[in-house]
Amino acid sequence: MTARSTSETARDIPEATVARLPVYLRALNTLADDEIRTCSSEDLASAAGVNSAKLRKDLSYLGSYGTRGVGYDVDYLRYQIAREIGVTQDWPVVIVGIGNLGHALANYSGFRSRGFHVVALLDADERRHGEHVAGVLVRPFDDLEAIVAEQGVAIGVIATPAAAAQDVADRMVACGITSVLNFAPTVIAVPDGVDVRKVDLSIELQILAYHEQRKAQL
Amino acid sequence: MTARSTSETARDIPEATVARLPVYLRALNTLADDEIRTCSSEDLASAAGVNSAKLRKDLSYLGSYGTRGVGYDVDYLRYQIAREIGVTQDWPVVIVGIGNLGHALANYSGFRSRGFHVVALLDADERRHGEHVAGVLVRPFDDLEAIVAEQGVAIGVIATPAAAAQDVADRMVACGITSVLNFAPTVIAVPDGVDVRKVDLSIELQILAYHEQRKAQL
DNA sequence: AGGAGTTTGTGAACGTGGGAACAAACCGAG
DNA sequence: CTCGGTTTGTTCCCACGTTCACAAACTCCT
Ligand SMILES: NC(=O)c1ccc[n+]([C@@H]2O[C@H](COP(=O)([O-])OP(=O)(O)OC[C@H]3O[C@@H](n4cnc5c(N)ncnc54)[C@H](O)[C@@H]3O)[C@@H](O)[C@H]2O)c1
Ligand SMILES: NC(=O)c1ccc[n+]([C@@H]2O[C@H](COP(=O)([O-])OP(=O)(O)OC[C@H]3O[C@@H](n4cnc5c(N)ncnc54)[C@H](O)[C@@H]3O)[C@@H](O)[C@H]2O)c1
Repeated sequence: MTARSTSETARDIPEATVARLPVYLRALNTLADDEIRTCSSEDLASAAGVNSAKLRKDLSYLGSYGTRGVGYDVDYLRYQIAREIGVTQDWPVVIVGIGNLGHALANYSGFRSRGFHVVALLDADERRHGEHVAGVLVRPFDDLEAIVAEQGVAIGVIATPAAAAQDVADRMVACGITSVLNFAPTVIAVPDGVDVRKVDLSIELQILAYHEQRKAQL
Repeated sequence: MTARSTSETARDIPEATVARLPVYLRALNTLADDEIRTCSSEDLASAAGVNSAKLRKDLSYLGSYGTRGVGYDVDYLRYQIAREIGVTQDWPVVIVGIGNLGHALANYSGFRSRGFHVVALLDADERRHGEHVAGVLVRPFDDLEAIVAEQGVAIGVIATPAAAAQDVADRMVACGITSVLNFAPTVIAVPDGVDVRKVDLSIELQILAYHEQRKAQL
């Protein structure tokens, strides 16, 4: 968050920009599938659903990868964004809590195609052990430490009930995981240096409900 | 977005605050379960994982519901937030695309307990029709218009593949849905007056990957 | 009743993000 | 080579969001 060490090429990309880079990458992939080689900031911005000035400013944090009067080379820009995000490599991920949601996540093919692969599915309920989901074995939660150590896992996904989420997060952090994606509807506390992102269906619906109510009041 | 009509009590709550109100509500529910009657902004803020000054400012947009020197009455504040968000009433919701994710969503009990209930599950694949998920029948996508009209549905959830998402959204909007929650990894375009929120697992993971990569560079 | 202690509600300072607008840079035609 | 047309990269400014800090308001004890 603060002082950059000796500042090699270490650019500091705003958080809001980081959150949009994956959207640009996806839009570029779609363009590439349609065999489009070059695009203007206007083209890409409308494909990504943002303002073109914002798009250009976002890209300018990565470097100067466009050509004035021409636009951006789709493949080249695609690679640059992928490299900046860090998805030119493949990240191993563990999923904990293989219930309704955990099954859906394990079956999700979009994982692998976007730079991630599931190395383990863990659950505390022994009745679930031994099952295979999308070709991956469901194993005891207590195998966590061994798997993380062996496979060098840095990213963990929590899909357990809310009551278990903090305990699961603590165990993850203790064995070296430094990024957590939490689907349980609860706030989890982690030490500095660990990133947590949450996905909360109910919150999204409640935000929609708020605006819906406002619309109805007119 | 602009001029408030005649401004009765029409407060204008900042978007960032709206997004946090559901988190406060959840924290208050947890406190109420523990039979805590009163809490300070500090207590509630730490339960919600935010700064206490931010919490107080957020709550001040709703009105002045605390007592100086004392704090907030848990039940009273809970009701006020629920009313402001609009979850004192029950919102009917349709889910389109009953595959892996759609099944998980349909089975999700957190829906009903938070002010929403699933009135219909729709899928274009006729092999899925007739199945019951969590007690609700899976019906043809073409039933959308009839269901929305009959039940007065305002909120739709899209859990189809990306390729179908825009078409589904168009159909939803055409028959009167004005709030959409989109799980498909694609940008969907809607007319003014319709709200869209997206939930995108891959984007969340890519944001984590970015920060993970930065950590590794030190 | 008064004073000490507590906690809210908010004004003001600060930081981050968004968008218009434009100079700089490039292409292609003549 | 020059000129007109195009599109990027960036500057400047405004709006929004966050945090500090403190007066106002309340409770409780003496
Ligand atoms: N199903 C959905 O669509 C949905 C949507 C939004 C949020 N969520 C949230 O996601 C989480 C999972 O939802 P679900 O519907 O899959 O629930 P579920 O009950 O079907 O699955 C939870 C799984 O976690 C396992 N588990 C429990 N405690 C554990 C522990 N300490 N360690 C390891 N595993 C443990 C259980 O054995 C079970 O298999 C919940 O917090 C839920 O609120 C679910
Ligand atoms: N599974 C996950 O955990 C996960 C995670 C993140 C995002 N997603 C996204 O959510 C969406 C659904 O994922 P999934 O794994 O459930 O896929 P899925 O293929 O299992 O299910 C998709 C369902 O949508 C139906 N469908 C297709 N076209 C339709 C149309 N025009 N109208 C109505 N229904 C239609 C299909 O018949 C199928 O039942 C995808 O866009 C996926 O990228 C899934």
